Amino acid sequence: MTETLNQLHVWYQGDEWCPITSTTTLIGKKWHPVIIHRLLEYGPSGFNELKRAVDGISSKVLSDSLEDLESKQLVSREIVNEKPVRVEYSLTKHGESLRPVIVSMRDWGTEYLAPAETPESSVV
Amino acid sequence: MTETLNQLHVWYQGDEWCPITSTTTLIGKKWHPVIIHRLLEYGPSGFNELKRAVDGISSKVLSDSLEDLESKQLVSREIVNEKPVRVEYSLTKHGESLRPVIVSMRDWGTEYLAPAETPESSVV
DNA sequence: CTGTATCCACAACGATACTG
DNA sequence: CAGTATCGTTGTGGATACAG
Repeated sequence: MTETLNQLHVWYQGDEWCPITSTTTLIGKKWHPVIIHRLLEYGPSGFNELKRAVDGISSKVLSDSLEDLESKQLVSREIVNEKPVRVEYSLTKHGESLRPVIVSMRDWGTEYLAPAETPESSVV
Repeated sequence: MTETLNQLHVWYQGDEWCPITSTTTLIGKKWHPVIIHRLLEYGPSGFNELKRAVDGISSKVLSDSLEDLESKQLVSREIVNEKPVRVEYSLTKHGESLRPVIVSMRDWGTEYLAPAETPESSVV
């Protein structure tokens, strides 16, 4: 069996464990998929770098989201000692493993939800 | 280009359109993926059938969710004239097209989030 | 059987301002 | 640069009761 996320497999529907509910509990918050996608495509990024990339998110919500993702072991946070201080966010191995999920979401959106004019569509 | 969902491709991040945000806006509510998965795997179902299958959901929330999915053209609702009255919910073509997304969520959950004991895990 | 009507609780999101 | 502190608004879900 593959290794599972530590202590994070506790989501049930009623009595029974459900893989889909488990997944949405982890990445079902508004900005999570977009943040993960950015980290998948561009690699480790700093806070403001992410904030610029994830268009429209506020500092607070980005901070909250990253904290949540870190607590779920999908993202890791490393403080780089430069000046000024840099903090680098990157995907953990488990975070990386989400690639098929995020990609399928992106592809479906691209195929079925694209605006008619199709301008410079940005996938963050 | 593939046909897109009518008037439903309006989700942007800030200025720019984002496929992932668009997708999560459609299926990002708590029970949506589970409901869609059930319809994908078992085909058209009645209200109480769904309620039993989606363990833990209340009548109100199921009703709300189905209404939302219908408004987004992912689920269709048909009244079957029997007695007592039956209502049948099924996926539209667009709803069906979500299969890769839902399946990837299920598979990821199964691989990385399964309980250690792995009892009778139900994917609805 | 298939819902609706209320009403409540709380989580999530967001704007703004401020800090080391 | 990388956040935190506040505070308010809205969204989402859930419990319970009732109805055609």
